[in-house]
Amino acid sequence: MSELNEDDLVQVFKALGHPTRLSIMSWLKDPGSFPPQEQPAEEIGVCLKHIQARAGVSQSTASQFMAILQRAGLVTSRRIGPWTHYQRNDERIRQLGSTVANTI
Amino acid sequence: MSELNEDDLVQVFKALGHPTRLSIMSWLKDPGSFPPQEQPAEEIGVCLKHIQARAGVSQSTASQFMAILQRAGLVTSRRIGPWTHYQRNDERIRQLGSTVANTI
DNA sequence: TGCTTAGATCGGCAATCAACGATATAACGA
DNA sequence: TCGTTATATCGTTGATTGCCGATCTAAGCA
Repeated sequence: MSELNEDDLVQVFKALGHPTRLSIMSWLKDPGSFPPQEQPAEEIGVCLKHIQARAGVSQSTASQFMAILQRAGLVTSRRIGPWTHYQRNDERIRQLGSTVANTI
Repeated sequence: MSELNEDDLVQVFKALGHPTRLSIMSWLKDPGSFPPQEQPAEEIGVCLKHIQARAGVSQSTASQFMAILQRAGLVTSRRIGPWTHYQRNDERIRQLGSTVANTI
């Protein structure tokens, strides 16, 4: 299995080194726990509005949080109509786990 | 195996979200690669001076880096005479790996 | 073509972090 | 006791991050 290089790792750790962003990653494990939305969250991800509401931050802060997680490769985004849906990147998280276990 | 709670995780990720501190964790996997010292590095850890020299930072910065890693539980320290020796906390790092894989 | 809604980006301010030199403490040897 | 060496802590400055409101862009609908 491929692993993350040092620069990528630092970026990932910075992204996760924030309590709200870390919580968001957990929340996204259960997309069904968010309020209903036009598109099925289980399949295409959770829209920003719902993440913002649960995090209790402003719209701009929520958007920036998700951009940081995305740049770190921890989530993917899919835009459908006016909504941007976010989903965990489980493959990347598995890589992170194995990198931590083997390389750190 | 016991896992880390969210607050501990955030502290660990903050500690590792810095390129030099992340490198130090790798360096400590091979204590024998450091210059010789009075006490055997393989057994009791690497003294701060050697870590400072390899990192290329000031003495105070090196000391603070190691304090941050230690507060995060990633290294342990042992003082013998005038030297403080630092060692990886492999048990903690294993916990981190499994927490990332199972919980994040 | 306007409204309205979702989201991204910009600009700014406060808080935190990074890094250093200076100083303090602790151990040891002359 | 007095240097000397290793390390920790303090105080400061510049850089980065966190977070917001305001603004911009894109989509969808009247």
